[in-house]
Order: sequence, then C-alpha cells, then structure tokens
Amino acid sequence: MPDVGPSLAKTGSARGIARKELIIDVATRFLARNGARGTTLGEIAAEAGVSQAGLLYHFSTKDELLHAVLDRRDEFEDSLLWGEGSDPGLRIFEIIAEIVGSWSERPEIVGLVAVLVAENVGYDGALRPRLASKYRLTVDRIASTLRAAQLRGEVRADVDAHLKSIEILAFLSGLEMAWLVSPEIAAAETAAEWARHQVLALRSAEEHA
Amino acid sequence: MPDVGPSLAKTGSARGIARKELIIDVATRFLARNGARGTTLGEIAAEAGVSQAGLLYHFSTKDELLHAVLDRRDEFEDSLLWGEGSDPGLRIFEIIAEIVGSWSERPEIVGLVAVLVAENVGYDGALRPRLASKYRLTVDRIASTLRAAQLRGEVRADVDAHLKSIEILAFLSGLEMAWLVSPEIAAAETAAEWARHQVLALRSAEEHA
DNA sequence: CTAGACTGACTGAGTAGTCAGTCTGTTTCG
DNA sequence: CGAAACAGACTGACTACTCAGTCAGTCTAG
Repeated sequence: MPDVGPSLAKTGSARGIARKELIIDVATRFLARNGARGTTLGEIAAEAGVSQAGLLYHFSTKDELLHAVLDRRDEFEDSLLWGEGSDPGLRIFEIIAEIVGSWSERPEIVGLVAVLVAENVGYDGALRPRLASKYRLTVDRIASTLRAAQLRGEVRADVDAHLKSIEILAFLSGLEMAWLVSPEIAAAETAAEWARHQVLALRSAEEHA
Repeated sequence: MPDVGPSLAKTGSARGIARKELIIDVATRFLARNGARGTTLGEIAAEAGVSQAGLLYHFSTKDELLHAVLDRRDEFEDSLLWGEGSDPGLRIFEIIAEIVGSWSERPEIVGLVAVLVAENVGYDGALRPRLASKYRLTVDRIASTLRAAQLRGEVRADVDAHLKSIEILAFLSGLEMAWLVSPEIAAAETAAEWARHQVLALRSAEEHA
C-alpha cells in the first residue's frame, strides 16, 4: 500500500523524530535572518549536527523543509492570535501589543514570515500562494472578529471592518520589519500606544457609558 | 591626478551614461521583485541589452550596482515625501495616502526598499547599515514634522511624536508588503481611511473650532 | 539481521568576477 | 585633409566557487 501524497504521517524512530524537530528549529532561526535564498542546507545541517546529505534524508528537498518550518510557524501564530478563543473582540488589540512585547523573548525567530514574504513577492516565488492565502485567511478572521464586535455594539458601526483588518496587519508586519533592521526602536511601546488609541477610537458611544 | 575615493563624478560619454541609467532602471525592477539574492547580473544585463561583462564594465561589482539603485530610490522617495516643503504638518497623512494611491501607476518598482530590507535583516547583511540609517532618518523627519505641528497647536500635545512616527512608517511599509503578495487588496482605500482617521484623532481641540 | 539514520564522494547547474582582445567614434598631428 | 593614436564601450571565453540533490555504502539499536 503506497502512501498517498507527500509524507502525511510517515513516522520514524524517536531519535529520527527528535532530529527532524531539531532541524526545523535550526532552520527557523536561519530562515528568519537570511531568508530561504540566503540559507544553505549545509549551514542548517552543520548547526543541527548532521551532514547535508543527512538533512536531505529527513527532508528530501529544500522546499519540503521550508514548508515544514511554515507549518510549525502557522500553528504557533494561530496559538498566539486565537489561543484564547476565536472571538477576542476588542481584546485583539491588546493581544497584538502583547505579541510585540514578547519579541524580545525569542528575537531569533521574529520576522520569519515577513522575511519569507519579501523573498516571494515575485510571481515565480514558490511559497507565494501559500503565504498569500494564509495572509488572506488572517485578514478575514480579524475582520470577522471586528464585525462580530460591531454586532454586539462594542465597536462603532461606521468602521469598515475589512479595511481596518488590513490596517491592523499592515501595522504589525511593518513594525516587525522596522524592529528587525533597527532593534533599538521602541516597538513594544509603539504597539502599546497604538492599541490604546485604536480601542479608544473604535469603542462605540454606548460602550462609553 | 588620481581621483579620490570611488567614482565621485567619473562621467563617461553620453552613450555610456545612458546605458548606465538604463541598467539602473532594469535592475530596479528586478530587485523589487526578486531581491538582490534572487537577481543575477546576467538577467539584468540581458534585459538592458549588454553582456554580463558589459554590465560589470559600468558597475564593477554587484554591490556597487545595488548602491546606485538605492541612491536613485532615496532621491525619489525624498521627492515624494518632502517634495512640497520640509514641513507638511498634518498633510503628511494625505501625502502618504497619495503615495499608496500611486502604486498602481508603476507597480513594478513598489516594494524595492521593503524587499531589500527583508533580505538584509541578518547582521551580515551588506546593505543593512545603509537601510537602517535611512529608516532612522525618515523616522526623525516625520517625528520633527509632528512636533512642529504640536508647537503650532495643530496636533494634540499628548501624542508622542516619535512613537507616532514609528507607527506611521510601520503602517506604510506593512501595507506595501501586503499589497505585494495580495495585489487585489484595497490598499489605496485602506490608506485613505487610515489617513482620515489619523487626522481626526490627532487634530487638537482648538483646531476643531 | 534488518530497517532506519546516517556519511563521503560526487554531479550539474548556476553565478560573480577576470581578462584579453575588438570595435567605434573622436582627437591629434604631419 | 587623412592617417595614426587613443579612449570608452563593449564581447566571448574562462575561472573559481557555491549549492541542491544523488548514490552507494556503513553503522547501530532493537
């Protein structure tokens, strides 16, 4: 019985699984700093304590490794944004400010998605479709959250939830890039102030009472 | 008399200058889509109608070409942001919305800086110092504009001009990246709405009268 | 003794930069 | 005015190197 599609659950030994995880760890750090084109399989392999051929035993293609890294990252990001339930309402701004505040805890992996997105802007970018659809999904989720809050009367009705959602994500990813080139900027403070003002501006009159 | 430093005004023939400009044009388009690591000198040369060796006659190093592209881009960006005088006051938001609105006119070159920044996030990124200092310069300029507007009483005094400036640039560059992966998003509308709300939120009570 | 986890050696496709020489238009000089 | 000299703008061939992916074979835990 040949397994269908590319390795859906092909488990190996405990040792093998551990090494695979380690490789993903290491790859994440390299990719977040130098992008896919700026990272060689040799570097990752060496840091993970295997030969390049050994790495390719676990991930038969560079592309396969990239997707594995993104799979894990997607999971992580979802847990950050939607970890406390799928409809945080106006708390979404606080959550985002907290995410920015946590950058200093694991700086090596901040910017992974932003860096990969920038690398895949061309129409031939291999990861482009995946990154684009993930982006659209997140825009839609945040827009839905805002619309729900509008229906509950927590947010002013005259705000376009979709445009606001695009704005929120633009701010977040732009701040990420800025922090990456200039780590000394006050990213956490900027995000906290931003969140505070956003909530004030969006809160409906009724809520004020 | 040996000329001092790297080519400060070393002009060539009219034909040579024209070719150099053409190469910069072509390079700008490629770099904005595929970054420096994703663009080969051969591609640029072919599109500009010279051999690769011919290109290297004009720019003896890939790095030299990169800097030439950025020199032109810096000039262009300055003319967009500060073209109508160095202190636009609250008009800065309108200007930014106009910049976003103009993306569709020359889409091929949108994102140049964002893409190069993302590629140079690692500490060994060759362009990193240059890009970082340009970023800080722009942050400071916008912050100064806001502070001047505060002194004139046009903008509320309880806003931190520096954090606001970081926020503005984060929104702009983040929107750029979003538009690059998903060109169908309503970038111009998002920017216009954003600018409108920013001005409303920042305008001081006195100005309202 | 076997399957999973590797390694070392290799291949082939790029890719930046070098170099020696050519072509063409302009300037110098008899 | 015409030939010679020259300089700028290239080209084609090549070098030195990097890198993803292949392959045949080895090692080791269970």
